[in-house]
Amino acid sequence: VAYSQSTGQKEQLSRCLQRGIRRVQDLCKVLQLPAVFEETAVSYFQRALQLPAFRLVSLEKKELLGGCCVFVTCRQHNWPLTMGTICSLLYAKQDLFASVYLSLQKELGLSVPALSLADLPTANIPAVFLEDKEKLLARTMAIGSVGSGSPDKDCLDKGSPGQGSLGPDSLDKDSLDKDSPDKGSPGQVSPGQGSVGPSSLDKDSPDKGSPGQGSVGPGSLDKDSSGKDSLDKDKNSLDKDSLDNGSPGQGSPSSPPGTQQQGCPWAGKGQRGGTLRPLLPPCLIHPRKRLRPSALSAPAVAPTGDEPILDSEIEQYLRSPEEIRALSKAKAWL
Amino acid sequence: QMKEQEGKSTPDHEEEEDDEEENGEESQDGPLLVPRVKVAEDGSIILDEESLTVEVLRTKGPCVVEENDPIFERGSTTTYSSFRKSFYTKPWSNKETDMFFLAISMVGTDFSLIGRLFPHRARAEIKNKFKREEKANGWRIDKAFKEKRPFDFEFFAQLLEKVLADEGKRKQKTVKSQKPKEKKSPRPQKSKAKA
Amino acid sequence: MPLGAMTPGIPIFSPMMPYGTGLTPQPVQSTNSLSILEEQQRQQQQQQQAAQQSTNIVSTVNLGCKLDLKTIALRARNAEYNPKRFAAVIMRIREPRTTALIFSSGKMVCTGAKSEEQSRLAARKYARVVQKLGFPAKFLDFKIQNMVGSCDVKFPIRLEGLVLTHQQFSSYEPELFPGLIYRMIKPRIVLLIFVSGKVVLTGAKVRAEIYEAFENIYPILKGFRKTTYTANYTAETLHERERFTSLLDLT
DNA sequence: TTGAAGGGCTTAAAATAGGTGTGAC
DNA sequence: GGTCACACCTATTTTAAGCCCTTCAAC
Repeated sequence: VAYSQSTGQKEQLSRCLQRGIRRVQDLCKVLQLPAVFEETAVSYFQRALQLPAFRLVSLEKKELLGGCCVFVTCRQHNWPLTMGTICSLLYAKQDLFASVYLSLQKELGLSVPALSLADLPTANIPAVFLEDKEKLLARTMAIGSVGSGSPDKDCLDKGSPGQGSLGPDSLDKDSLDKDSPDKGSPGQVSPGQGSVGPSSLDKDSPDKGSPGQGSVGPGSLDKDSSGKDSLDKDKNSLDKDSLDNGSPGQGSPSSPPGTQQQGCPWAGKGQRGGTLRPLLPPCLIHPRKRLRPSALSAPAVAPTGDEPILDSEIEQYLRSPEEIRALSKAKAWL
Repeated sequence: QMKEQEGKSTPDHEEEEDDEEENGEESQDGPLLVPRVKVAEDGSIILDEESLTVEVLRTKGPCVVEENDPIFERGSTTTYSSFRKSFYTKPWSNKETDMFFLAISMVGTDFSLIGRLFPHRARAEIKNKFKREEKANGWRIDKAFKEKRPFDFEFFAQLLEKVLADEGKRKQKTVKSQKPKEKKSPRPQKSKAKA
Repeated sequence: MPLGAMTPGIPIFSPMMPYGTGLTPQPVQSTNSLSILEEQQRQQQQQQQAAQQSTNIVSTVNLGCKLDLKTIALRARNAEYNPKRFAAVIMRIREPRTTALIFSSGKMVCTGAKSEEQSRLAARKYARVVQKLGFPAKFLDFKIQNMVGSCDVKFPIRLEGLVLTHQQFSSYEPELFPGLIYRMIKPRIVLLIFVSGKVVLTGAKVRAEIYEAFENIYPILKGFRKTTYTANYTAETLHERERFTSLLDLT
């Protein structure tokens, strides 16, 4: 698996097509899909390759395209194949697969029904599916989390627990353990699994095991831990000044300078020392939340686009020669 | 196969890095989490999609995928999101935020440069911080930008180090005893902030 | 089923925006029956309430001269340049709050403005900055390349229903994105429609396209208004099925 | 063991453009 | 094996709402 990028457009179309079709067929075999699926998927693939939008993409995407065709076919037959499964089989990145899938829909103008058993009329659904639907709905209702929305909404809107929860692993875990009586009996059929599994699938998708995911954290400050002790004292005092006076008080949430902390440079220190608080001016004790509403959002007058531009305004963005010199030196240091 | 993939928790950090190549599977095992994507044996479903009618007739064949299907076993821990690229960004404390504004007043809006002032922060984090502050406290951004300060790397580094160190201390202290508050622990700088 | 097929009168529009040009007058003759006037007024109010906001504008302009990005980055404190990451200088100004990408070719992209005028003014300011930095910058071929707008129709929407009846234009994949992606053909605008009733419109070259697209979509969205909660499930669904039986052929 | 909080990613659009990887020949 | 041509990455904005991850405080 895994070509890489490059259009491969030069390659004989027939060859590309053949190879792709073969992949589609293989994929169908691996998934043990009904023969009809294979035909449909292959035809989709052929149609897609006709389009310049796909003929010109990288081989990597062409490969996923095959998977998308199979995936689309399954969906249209309400076959419980999940993106997670397909991605695993193709070793595809979720994002890439998704983009190819969305563009396939866009280009072929396909209509791909949501993978939802609950939305199907009962008439044509096999008994097993029906049972599951009941369970599904019951479960959904029971879980109830839904703040707003009909059951219908739950199944469809959140029906497909996205971003990661569809992983193959999560399927059995939740569906079986939690709700299915058939837990543990391999022979039993649980149609619902691959499909929607409303919110319940969300929680514990075992992503933890995925390689390279999290960890490490920013805890790698190791590098420059230089000594500079001597300067310490001085720096400390400087530090106080610059932080307490220079910035609007200890990361105070939000409040424009205009309204408060105007002429009270001691604000920061005062607030810190709890006992001093009573001595602070009212504007600090009861800072107004609302503040000059207009000041923030541009001039009230709509610009015409032709206003004269003052040099002074532009100059605030320029560095003086000294600053330039200092910066150059500093950059050289870094 | 299976490309590699960075295991960093922070956005790419400028240079420095040459990502090890490894991790790959690390699974291979887990017999328990076999993704059996079972499906109904049979039944026919007919969907009429705008002239695109498909009919499926499944006879009771074997399950689509047996639980021992090697294909699935292979990627048992690989999920739809295994490859998502998301990085965890440590929240900015008030002090660190103050440092952020100080940095802006010193260098302007060059996030790459600011990023270098914050050893533990990548450019992307700086940019996101900037955008976030712009929305929440736009005036502070303006104020910082207007109040130019001479660019003194040494000074900034010292200050930041101290700020981060204090934070780390405070955290530990809080965990151990409850009395805390603002306290400079006896030992000035040196420790690397957050363990 | 053309876009406006089931839409009653889609009169007005009223950008509630300062720069709004009351475009698309559109005569308001429409369906049939009684209190047409009343109904229309009501609709107008509703649509007006769903005030649009232009949220972002992207424009380009050619400064007409080659630029030394390194110099610009060094001399302007509102610039950033990392040739390793991106081949342009990223410059920001505070008023109008925008960001520009300045390429060595002299081409510039200005983003973030809320109106066409703001975008132009901002672009002129960037040009001035570049001039002050010593380059013979001009201001050629200014053009709005993309406009984004957003609004709120104030009622929840049944995206599942919408995607079924407008398949040819929609893509709704809750697994990938919570919004329904609607590609309107005329005007050629892409809309992101959310269950909440919030809508994002993008891809416009001129403001009128955003308005037109909204006028087109509004009646459609009303048709998929999600009536509050439960009991409606059955009724609504059945109703929906009846209406679109031909498409589903499942009943 | 939870949930909340804080941050980030995903989707659409559009212009800009150098560097890189890679199939094809 | 070298050249050619080209997809695609990088970057910027902005809105929508859902999901994901980490961390830490209440139970």
